[in-house]
Amino acid sequence: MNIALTTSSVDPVNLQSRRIAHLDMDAFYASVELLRYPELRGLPVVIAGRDEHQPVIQADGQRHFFRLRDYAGRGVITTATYEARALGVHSAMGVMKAAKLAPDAVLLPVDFAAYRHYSRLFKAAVASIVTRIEDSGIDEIYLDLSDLPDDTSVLAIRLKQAVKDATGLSCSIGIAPNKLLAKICSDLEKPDGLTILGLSDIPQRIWPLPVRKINGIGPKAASKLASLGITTIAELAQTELSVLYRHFGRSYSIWLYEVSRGVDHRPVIVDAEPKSMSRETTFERDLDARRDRQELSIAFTALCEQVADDLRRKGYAGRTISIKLRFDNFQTVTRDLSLVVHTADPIRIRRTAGECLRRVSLDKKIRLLGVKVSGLCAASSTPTTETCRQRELPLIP
DNA sequence: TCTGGGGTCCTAGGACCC
DNA sequence: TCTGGGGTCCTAGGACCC
Repeated sequence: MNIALTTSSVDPVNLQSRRIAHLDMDAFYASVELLRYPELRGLPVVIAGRDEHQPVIQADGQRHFFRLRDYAGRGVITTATYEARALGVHSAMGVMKAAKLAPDAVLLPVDFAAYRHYSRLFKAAVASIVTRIEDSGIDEIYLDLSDLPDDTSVLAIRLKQAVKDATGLSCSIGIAPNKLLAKICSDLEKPDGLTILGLSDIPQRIWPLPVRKINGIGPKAASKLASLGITTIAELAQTELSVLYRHFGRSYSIWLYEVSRGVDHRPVIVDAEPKSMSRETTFERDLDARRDRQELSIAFTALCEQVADDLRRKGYAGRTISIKLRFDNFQTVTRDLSLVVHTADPIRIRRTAGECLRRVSLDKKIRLLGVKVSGLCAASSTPTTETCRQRELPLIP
């Protein structure tokens, strides 16, 4: 285990401040696959695509794995083991590009059911120790440890062990006075890392990092900052707010100014409700609205049925129906329509989505089609619009 | 043979109401 | 016959995250 205690004090997290942990599973999908196929340990392995490329048992009883070079078609890398990352392969990279970098890397299809299973296991293990947990995707959570009496590093080691015992998987934990810093921290000593730091560690540990390490600074903002000569968090922290105002919106400027100084007051949200549910699909080949009308229509209806099914299984209904199209030139358009009453009915969703679709001119070939339902409320006791509106009233601080 | 799928949040203009 | 401002909802698009 890599443990980095970056201050000399016994417990670096100040008593008056919060104590927030970010727990992140290491190369989660790939690690779950390695539990299943331990013979792949130490090899470059990537997870990409669906059903095809399932390992096959050969006549001699040996298991045959597909290689990245066997892949043909659209798709991106979902996860790569650290060995594959060493070859330059990263998640979100096009599979074809990855195949050029690491043609011999083992290719495995995505198995979300398995990952969700292990996700539930590790979250349950953590929940047996800490109650204030915020879900932040399938493989990471935030924890509010402020009210616990335990020593920070003792607690962290206990959490890591509980996750390991429940799943056989390792995770990395960052603990800091807020979510922003905890998130940066959990990434510093990956894999199997533990990093604890306080506000006084910011200049030494945080400022040298590239701005891109800040959760919320993406490729666009980073390149804009780079054009201003700002590449590290230190350089961002040294930039006058008035300079940021000239290049970014008001609220984003203030946010940049604060995060560069390690300021983040967001609470750990324990009971978040979903805001939307959606399904989308990228076609194997770009479809023509006229010539492939039948195929498009079938896919469109299937997406509506899937969203409706998701809503019903999880007990929600929504009143804003949206569609999304991506054309062959990657241009993306959306249309939406709000209903008076909430619905989870596939027919109604299909009809409304169809009305949205009529507002799009379909002169280019279609690459992607998606359907989304938002403005959700709990479907229990078939609520009226009025009861849902009440639920949506803003919280008074 | 570039570029998945499921999300959240923000911005911004116009409608509409008070 | 001009001049508002605040607030909310609707719609479209975009950045960003895992």
